[in-house]
Amino acid sequence: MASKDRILRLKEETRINILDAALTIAKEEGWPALSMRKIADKIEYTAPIIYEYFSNKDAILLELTRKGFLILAREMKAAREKLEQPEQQLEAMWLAYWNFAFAQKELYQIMFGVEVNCCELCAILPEAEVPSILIGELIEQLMAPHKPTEDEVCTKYYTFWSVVHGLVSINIVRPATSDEINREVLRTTLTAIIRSLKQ
Amino acid sequence: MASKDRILRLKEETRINILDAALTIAKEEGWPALSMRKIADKIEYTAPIIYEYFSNKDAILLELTRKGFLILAREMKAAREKLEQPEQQLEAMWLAYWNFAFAQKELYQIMFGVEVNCCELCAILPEAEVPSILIGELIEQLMAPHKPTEDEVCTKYYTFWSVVHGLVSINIVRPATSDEINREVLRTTLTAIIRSLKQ
DNA sequence: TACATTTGCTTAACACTGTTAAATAAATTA
DNA sequence: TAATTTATTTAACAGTGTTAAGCAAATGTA
Repeated sequence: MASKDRILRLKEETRINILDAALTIAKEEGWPALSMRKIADKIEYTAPIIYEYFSNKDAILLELTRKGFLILAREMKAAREKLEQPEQQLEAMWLAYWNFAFAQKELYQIMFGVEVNCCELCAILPEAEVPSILIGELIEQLMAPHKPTEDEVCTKYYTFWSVVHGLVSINIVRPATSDEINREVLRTTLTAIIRSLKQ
Repeated sequence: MASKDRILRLKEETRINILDAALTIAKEEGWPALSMRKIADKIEYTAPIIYEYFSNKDAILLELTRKGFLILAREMKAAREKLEQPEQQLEAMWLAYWNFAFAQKELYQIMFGVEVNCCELCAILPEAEVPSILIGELIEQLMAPHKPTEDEVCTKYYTFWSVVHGLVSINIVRPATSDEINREVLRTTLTAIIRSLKQ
């Protein structure tokens, strides 16, 4: 029956509408203002309907988090493909991370906010590990001559991430700083760490 | 009347009890689980009483934030006094910041969480600027030979902060990483930035 | 076509949240 | 002792996430 397909398509559409509505509300009023009833209002239904598509509010946030990680991974891969040398690839990927954080500020917040527990997240959301894997590959490649242990690669990854995530957090929280200064701090710090990989 | 004093003392005591109860609940169950009724339960009153001491829930969080900044400033100053050379002072102060973040994890979260807006915070809470002032003084001192502009000092401060705050955030969120690795990343990065101040 | 069943959706409700106003009990003052 | 002020609670409102019951429309079956 073709009508079954149509109904399935409509269902999929409202599912997407729910996710879109949630993200839109977050962009307009921030995550704390997000409520099930507001989402329902936006998709022109009542609140209980949402539970036919998502088991609860957290499931909606988790799905958006997943979407975020997929976008981030895509952009980091795209940045990598544009260049040849691993040093430049590594820098470009972190710049892609940086750009994503501000282009998709709300998604970044639920992906890397302080209330987010990374361990739990990775356990239920394998996509959350992709960015670290992408970066890890390149770190390993650049450190190859020194035959680094897994721990050393991990440490270097955290060094990168702490710098970039810290700079991002500060800028989300305190958008006053000029863009030029940010870019300069970011690039000089990244190149410094990249240099440290090779020696 | 001495009884007036006694009553005032009792009032001050319950005020402190409210703050203590709030922090205790946050430590036990996390900030999202904090509610006015839970605080009231802990101090053996009913919820409306709290509004005679604080205008609302945010005022309680703000007061705890203030307490946090006072403690942080005290510890950073103490770290500074123990050493003579500005390079060592600077490193010791960031280590004090680091230690504070984990010793007072809950306070750190409300002080520097992603949902915190630094600009708004500093406007209503002058204490929030003290740590940046303390560090800024030392950066200026170390960069003195180059006669840095205010912007350059600011940029260096952000570089420091992004590294430390990033590393802290990651560790609050993902406590799996070993303490040794953290310390190593922190110290090497700090010394690298400190070196960059002098050249 | 007539009846039965499933589906889609809403209303009502529960337990919780922050917050305020009214009611009441206790202490103090006149 | 009576009046007044103070301390504290109960009740309520509007909001939250979530669930169960009800209803109405669409669908399947005889």
